[in-house]
Amino acid sequence: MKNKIFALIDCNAFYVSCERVFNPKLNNRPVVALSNNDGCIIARSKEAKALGIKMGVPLFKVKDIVRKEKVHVFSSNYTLYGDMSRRVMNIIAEFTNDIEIYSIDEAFIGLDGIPGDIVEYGHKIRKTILQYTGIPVSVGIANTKTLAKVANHIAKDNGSFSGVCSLLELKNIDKLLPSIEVGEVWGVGRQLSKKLNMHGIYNIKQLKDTDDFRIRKMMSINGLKTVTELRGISCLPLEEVRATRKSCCTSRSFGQNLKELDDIQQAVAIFSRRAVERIRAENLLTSSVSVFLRTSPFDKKNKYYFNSSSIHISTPTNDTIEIAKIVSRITKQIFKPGYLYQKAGVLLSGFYPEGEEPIDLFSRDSKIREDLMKTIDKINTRFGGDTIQIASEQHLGTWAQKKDRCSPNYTTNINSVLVVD
DNA sequence: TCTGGGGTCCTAGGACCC
DNA sequence: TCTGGGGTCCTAGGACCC
Repeated sequence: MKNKIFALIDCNAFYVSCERVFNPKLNNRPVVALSNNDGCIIARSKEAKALGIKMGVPLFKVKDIVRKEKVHVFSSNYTLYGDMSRRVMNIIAEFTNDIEIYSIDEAFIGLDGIPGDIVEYGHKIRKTILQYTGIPVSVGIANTKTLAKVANHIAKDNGSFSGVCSLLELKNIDKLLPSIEVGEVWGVGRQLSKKLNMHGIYNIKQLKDTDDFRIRKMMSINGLKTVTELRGISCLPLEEVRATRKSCCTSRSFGQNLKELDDIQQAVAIFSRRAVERIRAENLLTSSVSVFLRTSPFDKKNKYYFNSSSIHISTPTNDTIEIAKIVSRITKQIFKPGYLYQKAGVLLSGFYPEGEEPIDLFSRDSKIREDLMKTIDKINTRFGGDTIQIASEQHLGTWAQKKDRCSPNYTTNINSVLVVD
């Protein structure tokens, strides 16, 4: 059988690149983007990496470097990043129908049957995306998705590849692999790295050459797939159609810790509405609702508390009001007074596609409520996500998240469009 | 003072059944 | 005093990804 060819197209420091497109002064400067609530650093420019700022580090731990080196800091602007992502993916989709959008800034594509020089083709994709969107990407090409990831890592790390690296010729691979740590492999995280290191396996070449039995024992079944892919045998196909989701969670940490049940009830009311709106957009009904609350796991002075509970619904639903009531009931049940709550969340699961749910003998006709939900969704789509709310949300803002350094929505709000002098 | 959010999958262990 | 074996299903926890 002919070998398959995969490419992984991955945007470089995606959130930072999005900010730079609309603010070229940021080019060649250290720039970082923050997680929700301005907590951790989740995207770094090359210059910020060079300053030793690590991925995922809390902002306050690097505040001295940030100040001294004049690092530009951005709150995350998902409206902007989501829209830029859509543009990048649309361009990739013009090159091929064999596309798996893997995350907001990455896509795998199949390159079988592409005529001519495949590396050349990679450069063409890269150039087109840069020209049309301003976003720089790296392209990794190989016979398996896991190797395409490795190739992408090499392309990013090593300037001599000009952003495109192909591992299609096997003799190439073994020269490059000893210099890359096992932790860089897709599917090998912190714990597995530690375990592999303990067994004397430090780089990708060593991992690839370890026998199946040992791999299976140390890394379980998926680890064996990963290693087989490193050997050039494809186990993970391109997943062009997104599988229907199995759960939907909306959770946030609060801008300030909350003590009162009332404040938490408002927050979870919003979370439940947003979660239900998301599954409604996918024509799903939920049969299981859970809520969790917790204090800060980093707070050493106060006692830690975590609790969660779920309720099974015999008639699956996507009715905001019905679910908000259930969420409120669970919240009351798991809330304990006297704690400083830092985060809460609502998780929906046990989905049925609309029309395929089991019918409850005693359920009442809910056509009116269905129409109400459709109308609310229409209004919220047109006038903004939170236009129609449920009364329990109240929006008193006691838990509003921090978002002090957010850029404008350049591409989605007419008032924020750049003006050229 | 300040530490993200949203997913998936696997495994181990307990409950339960015959 | 002696106390099976094999199966399924569910859940919690841990690992991974971006």
